[in-house]
Amino acid sequence: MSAGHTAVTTELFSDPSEDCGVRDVLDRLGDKWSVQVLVELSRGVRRFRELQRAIPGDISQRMLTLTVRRLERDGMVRRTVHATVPPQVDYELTELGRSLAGLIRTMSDWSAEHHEAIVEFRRDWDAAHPDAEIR
Amino acid sequence: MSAGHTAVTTELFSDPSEDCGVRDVLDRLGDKWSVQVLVELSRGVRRFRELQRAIPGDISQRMLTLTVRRLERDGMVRRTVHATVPPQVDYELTELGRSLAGLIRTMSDWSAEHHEAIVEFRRDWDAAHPDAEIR
DNA sequence: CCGCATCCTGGGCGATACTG
DNA sequence: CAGTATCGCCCAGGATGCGG
Repeated sequence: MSAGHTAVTTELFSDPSEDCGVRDVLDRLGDKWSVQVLVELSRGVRRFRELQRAIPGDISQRMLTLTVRRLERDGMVRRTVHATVPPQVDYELTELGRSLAGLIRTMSDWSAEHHEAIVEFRRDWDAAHPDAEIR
Repeated sequence: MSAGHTAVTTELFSDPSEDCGVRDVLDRLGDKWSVQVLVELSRGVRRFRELQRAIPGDISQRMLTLTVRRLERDGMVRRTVHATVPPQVDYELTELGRSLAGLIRTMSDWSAEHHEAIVEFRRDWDAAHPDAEIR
């Protein structure tokens, strides 16, 4: 993010069949919990239950496990198991994960700036299309 | 909070219960076709069939309609119906849509820069976890 | 405390057929 | 051409219960 050498892609996607891997990133970021987990971990190291309690919206154990496992597989999160009783597992962002958190921050800023406009557009559209199943 | 950790993070989301509307954006960008539609429209005005043919992956009429309708509702796309026979409908990005395309560009650049690392992490993880159903 | 196994439901998505 | 209508599949994700 900080390095200033990125002049590879002139067009958005030079090859239509090649999406540079944005899909991989969006498939992760697009799911229900990954962003919240990344945001919470950007605040510091967290244990499993800490994560679960900190995340708004009542994430189930199953989904937290899946989410954090996939993030680990993608190299965004490091998982550390302490051989204690009872067991303790710490989660923290990797360098790559912090970089992704930076991207999320960028997206968050964009959203904050345009969210109101979006909501307004939606309201107008819904008013102009009384019965639509678009949701 | 953990001490000794670099405080680069300026609080991603000040209020945990407030996600600034990133969810709205990610719910759209996270679906299967929106990004590709936005990218194609960032190249210029397109008609319905043009869009369908230009997008790789064989998008169905139904999904193209749904995708483009939702983008219109969110104020990203302007839809213009010409009263001709046969009917002709043009789609183009709004100012807001172009702004979003810019964000997608940012995400695309990030992905291009880190995709290889991600793929490598996945390969290593999969190797270290021979039998896992995480995918 | 930290998970995994299992069952179940809702909605995203595709295929197909029909209309103006 | 540019949609609408219907059906059916698949899978993300919730609930629950067990195990180390």
